[in-house]
Amino acid sequence: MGATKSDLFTKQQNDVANMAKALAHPARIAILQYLVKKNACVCGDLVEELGLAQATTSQHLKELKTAGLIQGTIEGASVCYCINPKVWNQYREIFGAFFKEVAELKSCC
Amino acid sequence: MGATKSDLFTKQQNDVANMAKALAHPARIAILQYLVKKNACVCGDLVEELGLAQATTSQHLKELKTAGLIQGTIEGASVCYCINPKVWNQYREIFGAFFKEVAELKSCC
DNA sequence: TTAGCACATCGCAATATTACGATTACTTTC
DNA sequence: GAAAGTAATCGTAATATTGCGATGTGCTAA
Repeated sequence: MGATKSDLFTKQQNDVANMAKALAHPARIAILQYLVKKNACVCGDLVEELGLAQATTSQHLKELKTAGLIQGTIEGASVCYCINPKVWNQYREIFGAFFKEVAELKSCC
Repeated sequence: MGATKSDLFTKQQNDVANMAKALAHPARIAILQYLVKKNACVCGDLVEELGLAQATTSQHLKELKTAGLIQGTIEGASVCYCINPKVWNQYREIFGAFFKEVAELKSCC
């Protein structure tokens, strides 16, 4: 027990849930917002930006990289990160499709 | 250690992360999709729909209720659930705003 | 009243996540 | 080369989540 029973659900449902999981931490939201705001490669100053320990920040960056939302390239001694626009837009589309308009229910609850 | 350090982040960042957390399980995605598809009050048949134990299903429903995404009203012996359109549309707007268009980066990574 | 159903809650076990110090790997600078 | 830097990874502790059986609560039906 304790582990999510992924096999009970469709691939699409697991995909959406995993995408949401990538966003389900304020540090990762903060990283993404920072990268979007800069709209450029950002090298090195993410640890100071967040206020978390270096190891923790690195872990969150790894999760965002695994999710595909960001990409990092080694630039000399440090690493530069930026949004992966392709995956970013996929997220936008998929969440947009999920949250399509819902009609008001009249005679209900 | 182990607890999320919410105080390091803005209210908005914590809000988005908490909204994502509400969606970060395939069972909850499945529940929401089912309710959206029916677009009506659904009484009682959610346990069979999911395939999880009754206690587990109830727990997921509770989380969605806490997030405000669904509402349940007691209808005799059973409980009827439906989407809360107001909160649903708030989610749509907030995720939509978060995933606003990102310009392609030319000379980058 | 009693039996049965629907659902919530409790208590627990298994697993996942979060956080950080310590270490490692690599690069730059001296 | 050695020293200092940047960032990834390891190991571990604290906390959170997931799942389910058991139990409790309230309604319905006989």
